[in-house]
Amino acid sequence: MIRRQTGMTKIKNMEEFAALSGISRPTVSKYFHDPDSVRPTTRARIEAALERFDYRPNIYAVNQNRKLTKNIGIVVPYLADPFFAEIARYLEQSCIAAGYRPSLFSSHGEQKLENEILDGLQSMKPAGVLLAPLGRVSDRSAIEKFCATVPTVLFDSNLDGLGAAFIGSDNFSFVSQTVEYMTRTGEPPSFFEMRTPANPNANKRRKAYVEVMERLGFEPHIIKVDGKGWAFEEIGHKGALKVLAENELRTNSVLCSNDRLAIGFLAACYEQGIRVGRRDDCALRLASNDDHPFAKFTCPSLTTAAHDYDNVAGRSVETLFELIESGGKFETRSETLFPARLVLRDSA
Amino acid sequence: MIRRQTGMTKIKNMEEFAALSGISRPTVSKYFHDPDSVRPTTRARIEAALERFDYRPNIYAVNQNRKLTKNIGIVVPYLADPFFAEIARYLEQSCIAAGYRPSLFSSHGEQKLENEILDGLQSMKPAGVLLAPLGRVSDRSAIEKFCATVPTVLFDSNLDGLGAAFIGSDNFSFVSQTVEYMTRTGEPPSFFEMRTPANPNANKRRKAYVEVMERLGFEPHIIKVDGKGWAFEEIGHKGALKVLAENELRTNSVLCSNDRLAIGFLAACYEQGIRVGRRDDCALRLASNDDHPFAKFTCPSLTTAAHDYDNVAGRSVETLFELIESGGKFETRSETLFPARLVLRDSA
DNA sequence: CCCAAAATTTAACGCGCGTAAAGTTTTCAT
DNA sequence: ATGAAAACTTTACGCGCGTTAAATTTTGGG
Repeated sequence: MIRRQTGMTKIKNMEEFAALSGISRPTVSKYFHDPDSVRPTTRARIEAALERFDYRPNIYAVNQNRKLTKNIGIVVPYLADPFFAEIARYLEQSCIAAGYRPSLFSSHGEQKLENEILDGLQSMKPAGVLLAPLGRVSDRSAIEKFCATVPTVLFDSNLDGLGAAFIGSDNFSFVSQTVEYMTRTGEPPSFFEMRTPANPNANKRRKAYVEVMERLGFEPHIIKVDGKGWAFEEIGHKGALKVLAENELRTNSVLCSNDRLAIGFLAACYEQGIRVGRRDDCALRLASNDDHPFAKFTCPSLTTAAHDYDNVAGRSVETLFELIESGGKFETRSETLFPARLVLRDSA
Repeated sequence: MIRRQTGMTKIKNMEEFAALSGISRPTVSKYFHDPDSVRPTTRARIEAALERFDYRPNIYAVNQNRKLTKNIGIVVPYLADPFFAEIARYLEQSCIAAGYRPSLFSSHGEQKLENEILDGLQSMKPAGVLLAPLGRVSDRSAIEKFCATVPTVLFDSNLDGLGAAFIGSDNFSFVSQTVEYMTRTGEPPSFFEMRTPANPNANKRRKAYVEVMERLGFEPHIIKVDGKGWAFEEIGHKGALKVLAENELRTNSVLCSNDRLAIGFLAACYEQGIRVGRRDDCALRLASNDDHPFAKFTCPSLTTAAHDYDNVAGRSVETLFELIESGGKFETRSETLFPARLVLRDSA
């Protein structure tokens, strides 16, 4: 329990606090910038005063002069997707641990909002930004301009050449593991995806699917369903109902581009009385990609390829910190991809 | 498409921009404060200059002097819960539409984090804060202190007497509708909940359940499952497995305290081969509360009582704006509750 | 065309803090 | 004890903008 002089002397500024602590203002200023930059005895006196009085530097006055603030922007495309919420959580905490002030933003799937967020971010003079762009929907030139001004690390979705670095998951690793597993233990899967996916990862997954299937000597079979926006479950659900009604499947095996589509697919199967799983009494096997936080609780639980959350998030912040320390520029843009981990559950 | 003088004259401050636009700085300052406060002709000249040059006031310098900023803090207990992500989205957009700058924070279920967020929020001098507190886990005195300094409207979870107002859902309305529906169309439900719920709404729901059951002439039957934290699906899943194994149910009917527990419960039923629904071939009926964004895609889809999202969120921001305009204080603290809407799906 | 009201300009101060320069005190190895 | 390095104090300026007061210009109704 920390004792604080309550009510008494309301400290207005650093001048006052310095006087009360018996240290000159420039030294106090130095202390707040880096507590280790002052002599241990003076540090102790300042911290003693800090316990007696409730003072903290005015962040606006502090940031006014500093060319670069301690702010870090975190932008995700769709926060209502628990996947991004989880990643954002990790990123936030890493930033705080490193002494930065993270600000979280969600583009909510809209280009206009993404642009506005980047716009607002610029006037925050952030030390750096962690950006998971919308992807296909993104305004490439707007992001390019932004990256020219603000040190930016892209994650999750790559936009060729934009940002100082990209950290994400190796989509080929996702799909190759799921396809290989499914073909090894049963029939080769069809690939189930949105016709015009918002996310560039989707395209890479489709290509990987085709490549792996051909390498294994199977004919790829891609099912594209209509729908736009970020209501993937709804799209997957409707699309699956259509696929099931029109009997579009060539085998008893389906690989969804991502877990949220799969959740919709599973709901459709359940409604239609189609039992999904790898057991003998099941009519269909369904696997997917991402390891969505809810994938464990679908019916049946979802066999999927998991992102290496920790490494993607961890490396993203590490890279941003390096970028900041390098003065905001890297000599070459690097792309780091982490492989997936196959998570076997009941659906396939 | 807006033309902008690219690269050319980098405007450093309002002084420079004022000179370039041919208007004096105080007038320009006035314009940025309220575009309607200047003569239409001068407004036009400023806006013409704004299109030619890329200038925006330094937010730190702006906020330094103003006692109150245009910032609004939005704090939710757990952003990885899509329910809060959706509400936060609505709140954010309402704030932006009203000319404020929202900042979103998640306590991630931890008291320490909630306190740190409030701490950081204070130094942001926000015009107001929309706070959905952790509930039982919250540090009441910390929040009390915070509310004394910053105009705060509580939503979702009430803490008696704290904040200038509370806006939430009427838990009695939720439970009475689900219980009445279930008893009317089948056997009276047991109530399934966590032993020590984090959220105060849970307690109100339990009480409402008891009251409604007794009024209808049935004996209440409450099942409490172990587990703490915010991994509700996991807790519901484990708890349900135990309940099913030990045959703790007295009827074929269960009401879950909230949808995330129900999602776990449904997963357990599926694993155990217990068919859930209102059809004759089903062994169990399950209903719940909240209308979680995924409730439509569970297997079977979840019958649940829906929050009046729009009204709760809408009234929350309205109330906050009123509070801000009233100078940060209301004469009396109001509590506004919106009733639920019963959503009939397949699970009950 | 005239005049009062309204809007704008000019000039200047303040906000809270970063930071630099010059002078003073403390520290610590010799 | 001594001297230089390190840390601190004093003084002062600058950051970009809010804001005020007095002087000036513009506006619009009669």
